Amino acid sequence: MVRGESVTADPVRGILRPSSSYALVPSLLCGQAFRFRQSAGGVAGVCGSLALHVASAGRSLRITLPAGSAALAEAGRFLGVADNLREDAAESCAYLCGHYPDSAAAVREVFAFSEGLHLLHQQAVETIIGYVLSVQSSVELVRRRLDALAELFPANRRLLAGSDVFLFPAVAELRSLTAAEFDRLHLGYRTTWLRELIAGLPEENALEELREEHPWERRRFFRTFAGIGPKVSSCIDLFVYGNDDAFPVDVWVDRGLRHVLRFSSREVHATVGDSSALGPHCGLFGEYLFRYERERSVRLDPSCGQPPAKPPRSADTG
DNA sequence: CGCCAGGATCTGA
DNA sequence: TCAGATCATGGC
Repeated sequence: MVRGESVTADPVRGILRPSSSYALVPSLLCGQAFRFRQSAGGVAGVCGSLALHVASAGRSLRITLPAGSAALAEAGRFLGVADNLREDAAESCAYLCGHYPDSAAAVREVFAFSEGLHLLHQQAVETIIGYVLSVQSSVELVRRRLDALAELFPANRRLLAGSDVFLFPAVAELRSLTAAEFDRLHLGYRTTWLRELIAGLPEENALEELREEHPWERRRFFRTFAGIGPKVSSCIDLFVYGNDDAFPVDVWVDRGLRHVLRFSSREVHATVGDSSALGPHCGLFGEYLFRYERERSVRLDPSCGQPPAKPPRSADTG
């Protein structure tokens, strides 16, 4: 919509007031939104057609959008400022402590570690593609892949907080990519997944309509794409459609379930595809567990310690 | 060179 | 149904 001459226009600025305390930096740096990073006293990045810079201002959030951007409300929805995080987290924590009393102390530590960490409401196309490209890849690598994909469309360049960012292309734009461009992305076996996904993905408005479906219907739909298995479909349901009962199990959450809830391999496996044993809002717990386990590994392993052991059976809260 | 990264899929029993 | 092998690529 922005045609060329907006370069001289001013960025859009505003203040958002979250309904409960908002832990800004961790929420955006823990890998929820791949293309966000720390920047100039806050956090900046792109998710889909939304580019924004966020900084804490007391109990409020100071928002900056590129010139010509849509209303501030879109940023508020993305950040989940209206979610009642405190109640949801308390409910999840209480459930888990009640059902796993031997792990209650460890569970409380996980929640305390990420207090104020909201779940983002991410835009569909970039998030779906991001998680398909995340298979057997690091978060940093996924971010670079999404950047490379976005930069194939120079018209989507915007100026944000003094640097260039690229909005993520729409489905219609993605369908114009050539085979040579796909090859140049060096995605390995994920190239086929991406090509077929772009070819078969509904347009943005149809993806929005899936919001009205039951979670299992969405799951059944996305699982029809090659490359979308139980973990990726759970991520889509959690991060795009805001179903905080979805519980993606990756290598970090796998370790976390063993450490914190003392799950066996059998119990971890049973959790994939059926998170009912973890109670309401367990997706929030899952995200906290992901972050907790990942940070814990970094603290334990400054190069002299052992890497996260394959059979992680001993858990010390130290 | 070997192992890991927000797994998914195929295969053989 | 289900553990095990295989799948490309980049980082360290």
